[in-house]
Parts: sequence; C-alpha cells; structure tokens
Amino acid sequence: MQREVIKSLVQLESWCKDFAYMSPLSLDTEATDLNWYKLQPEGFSLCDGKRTCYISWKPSYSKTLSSLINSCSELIMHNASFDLKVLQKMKVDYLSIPNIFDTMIGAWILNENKERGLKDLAKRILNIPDSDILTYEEAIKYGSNSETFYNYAMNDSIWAYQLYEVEKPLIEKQGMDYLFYEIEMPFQKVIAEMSINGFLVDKEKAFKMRDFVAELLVEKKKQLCESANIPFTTQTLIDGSYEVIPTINFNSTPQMVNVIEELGLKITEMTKPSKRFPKGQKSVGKETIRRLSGQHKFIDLYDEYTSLEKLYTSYLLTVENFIDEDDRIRCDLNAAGTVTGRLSASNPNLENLPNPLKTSLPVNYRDIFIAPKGKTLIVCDYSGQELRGLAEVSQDPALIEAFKNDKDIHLSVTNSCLQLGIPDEALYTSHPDNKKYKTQFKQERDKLKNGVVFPLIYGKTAYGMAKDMNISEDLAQEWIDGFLNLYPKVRDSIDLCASFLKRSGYVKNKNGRRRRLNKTIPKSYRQGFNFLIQGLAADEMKLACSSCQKLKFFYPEWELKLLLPVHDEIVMEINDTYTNEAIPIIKNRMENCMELCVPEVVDIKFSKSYGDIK
DNA sequence: GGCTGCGAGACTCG
DNA sequence: TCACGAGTCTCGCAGCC
Repeated sequence: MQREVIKSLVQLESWCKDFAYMSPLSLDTEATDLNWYKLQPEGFSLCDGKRTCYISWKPSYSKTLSSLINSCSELIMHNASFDLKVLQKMKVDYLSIPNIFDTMIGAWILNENKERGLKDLAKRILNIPDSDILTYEEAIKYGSNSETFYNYAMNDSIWAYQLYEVEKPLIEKQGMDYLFYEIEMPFQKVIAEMSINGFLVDKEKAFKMRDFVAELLVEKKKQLCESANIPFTTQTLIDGSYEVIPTINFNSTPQMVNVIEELGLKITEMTKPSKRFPKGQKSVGKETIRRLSGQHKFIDLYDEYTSLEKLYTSYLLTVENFIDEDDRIRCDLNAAGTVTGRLSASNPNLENLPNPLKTSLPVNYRDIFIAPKGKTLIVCDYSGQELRGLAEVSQDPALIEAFKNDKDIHLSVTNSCLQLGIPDEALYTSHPDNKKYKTQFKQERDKLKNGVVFPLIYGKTAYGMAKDMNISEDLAQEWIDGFLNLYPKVRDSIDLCASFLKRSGYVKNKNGRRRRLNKTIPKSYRQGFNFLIQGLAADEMKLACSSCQKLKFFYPEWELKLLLPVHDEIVMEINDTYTNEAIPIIKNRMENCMELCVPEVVDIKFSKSYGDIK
C-alpha cells in the first residue's frame, strides 16, 4: 500500500486527481474529543484500496474534501456516526453524502455477539498482528505530527477498506442488503444529528431541584433512623444546611437485612445464585418491600428513600457534569451497543429518565429538559408498538382484525381471562358502551395488561406470573391459556420460532436482522421470540427517524431538529410557528415507514418542556 | 493501609 | 428454571503495591 502524508492543498488536490471517479473510498477522522461540542478536528486519513494518505486538518481543505466525498461510489467509515459529526465540523454537508458503508455496523449485524471495534476486527478478521495495532492513546503520545501517528491513522482507513471488502459480500449473501443499506446506513446520519443537536436543559431548574431533593433526603434519613431506633449524628454544613450521619449504611443490602429482621420482620425473598453466594442471599429489593409494606413505618420510609436516593445520585447530582456551555446535554448514542438492533445511550443515559407516570417522586425530573425560545418540543410515540409487532410476527387473524377495527385488545384479554361477560361488540372502541366497560374494569384491565400480555411477549411462564402477581400457578396458567386461546397463532409462532432456532442456531426478522443464540439453553428460546418483536420495533424506529430527518430538506423553515429516540418514541424540536403544520406530516411518516399487516398509530404531543408531556 | 477492578444488587427506562 | 432489552450507582471483596 502506497503511503503519503499530505501537508498542502496542492498535494491534496493531486491525490484526489488520481482517485478513480466512482470508486469506493474509506475515510477515518481524528479529533480531540468524542463530544461534538468540544471536539476539534485534527486530521483524516483516506484509502482507495491502492493508496492511503494522512492529512492534518486545515479549514481550507473542506471544499476539496467535499467534492472528493461526492465523487466516490461509497464512503467507507468505521463508526460512521462519529466521523459524520467530525465532517460536519469540517464544514462538509454530512446529510447529503449519498452512500455510506459503516464497517462497524456491518460487523455488528453479521454477528451481534462479537466485538466490533476496529482494532478487534483488524485482529480477528484481517489477522493483523497485535504488535501492529496501536490505540489512539498510544499513538498520540508521539504527537499528532509524528510518523507513528500518521501511520496509526492510515492503518485505520486501510483496515476499514479491507473490512468493507470482507463484509460487503457477506451482507449480500446473508440477505441483509435492505437492513444494512436502507435501515442502518441512513440511520447513522440520524445518530450524528442527534449527537450534534443535544437536548436543552434549564440549568437553574436542575440545580434547584437537586438542592430540594438533597434536603428531602436528609429528612428521610432522619425519619428512617427514628423509626427503627438507629443512632445518628448531625453535622451542620457551611451553607447552614445539615447532614444526618447514621451509624449504618442505608445503601448496604446486608446491613438493611439486619435492620429489617431486628424489627421482627421476616425476609423470604432471595437473590439469584451467584459465584460468591451459590444459594443466593436475602434481598431487600422491590419484592421484599412490597410484601412487608404496611407492616412497619420503616419499610414505607425505606421504599421512598431508595427511589429518592436513585433520583439524587444517578440524575440530579451528575447532570451538571454533562451540560455543555450552550446548556445542552449530548449523550453518547451507541449505534451497535445491543444484541437486538436497538440503540443504547450513555453518559448520561437519556433513555431512562424517570417517568412521572411510573414513579411517585416528589419532583418531575423531565421538567429540566426544555425547548429553546421560539421552539417547541414534539414527542411522537408509537401506540402499542410491541403488541402490533406481535400481530405482525404471529399473523394471528384475531389480533390483526382487532387492530384493523380498533378493538381494545387488553380489554378483550381481560374479558376472556376473567370472564367479565362484556359483549364482543362492546370491545370495539367505536361502540357506545366501550368507554363504560373500560372505566368499570380499569383495574382489571391494567392488571392483565402488565401482568399477562407483556410478560407473555417476554416468554414468562405460569410459575413466574403466579409469583409476581401473587396468584396460584393454576390461575396463572388459566390466564395464559385465555390469551393464547383468543390469539391461537401466537402459540404457533412461538413454536415456529423455536423450531427455526433449533434448526439454524439463529432467528431472523422480516427485515433480515438476525440474532444468533445458543440453542442448547432454554432461555435462548424466550430471547429468540422476544427478539422478533423488539428487533422489528427497533427497525421501525430507525426507519421513522430517517424518514423524519428527510423533512429537514422539504421544510427548512420548520428548523426541525431530531433530539432523542427512546425505543418507541422520538423527541424533536421545531419552530413554534410550524408545530401544527408539522404534526400530521410527521405522524404520517412514522405510521407508514414500514409495511405491516396492521395499522400503526402514532400519538404526538407537544410542549415547551419534556416534563409536561404525559 | 490505600488504591483499583469487578461482581452483585439495587434502581431507572422501553 | 422460571421476564426481554438496556445503563448507572453503591457496596464490599480480592488483589496489588
């Protein structure tokens, strides 16, 4: 491979001139930081299969780089969502790059269970010896203008090119062209956009909330000590507030087991067996607390304490570290971090912000996420996405009919399992009596929805259901049968999935996404079936995001920004003036981005603050 | 004795 | 054996200097 280090525009132009028009080109960027707001481009390397070069970045190169990128047939990158945001800083219009090929995503969909870092793949797939593989940290030690660093950077683009040559035919052979080129590649631009945009935060509100909860926690600790006669000392802090220091640690499970048992309460719940505790150990988690609830004041206080402590330490205390100077939080969106095709988020994880509908916290943490002046937040949520996925996977006629005619499935299941005697026609939302029954049996409906329908999708057994719902195993089995008798094809599809897995060692969804599983482990069969639904939902979400991102071209006046995907929900920001115009258009795009045997329904809500959306 | 790494257990979300 | 997929925090033990 011919290597060159380019130090002038003339040199770069000459390299580009020798590039064969409409050939594949690999690119790897070097930058100072992972966070878009802080990163500064340092340089990039290119490889066309025969030659490679490294270019220290200068702003005057952006035009030449843009036209080179637009003249290649495919732009190969490893972790494209990162390179795209560096390109954006280099003033290259990353949204209009036509054909991208991400070798990290390629490796991921070809085997979701194996490592997919460039260095891992160089070793495993390209058989590059360990001694030739440097990390960024090792290479940068020699300085960004050293031969070692240049070679490090050029190696990366060479390896990406070589991985492309390996992966491209495999993707085709395994029937993953649609998944890769139509779902995954467009979505990498969405990830890039979201990590550029970030989510605006009301800093003052965040700090006020933090201090308020800190005070509540001090009080809670004091009450906990008093209710169980635990000695404590108090300490006055510089700002006049005070801290309660108990003689025991409320965050320690073994210590809490002691405290609870000394109160005369019995703990029967055990944790799962582990290396250190082959028989498991006594647990003070949700189950224990739920069972002991009401038996001692301490238990109820402790329940409130654990959730408040989580809110404080995981969210309120750390949020400050993640806010950039423009008051936006840019979390890491991991394009290949799951085995099912979903996205994952970290630093911070904005996908698991406490939901006011699910928790009974004294504050709504989501209130701190807001729209800037003149903009509105739009939150678009797939309604019943997983259940619709079940209809698609099972092709059950009754389930399909129910969705097509707006029949309340959860009420139907409740009606069947509990034999409520609601006439069939009243199960349709269009029927005048539907609302009446829904209100009358709300509790039962919720119970069956969360206790039977969703758990079944995850492969729950009668044993587990009985334990969780505090019912007999026979009754649990009766409810499971009640569901499966209503939708008999669901059972068939679970069996079909199992026999496919047994035969092939993997399962695959209709878009060609696969999950490879160990067919000798019983758990694999639950994971396999759940993957069909979760993986399909992930694909739909990706298609929806990409489709919405295209609206930016058609309606630039909307100033549409994609902020965050949360599994079945997309959060966007839009110019106030166009909110009402945009909603039906976005809804239509999301509902029709993937062909299914049942209609999708997307609920769209909007507000100035994320916390208002419930 | 202090530091670091890691498994376990708790919580958060869809 | 018994509910899928994620991330983060804290505790407490093991191993190292």
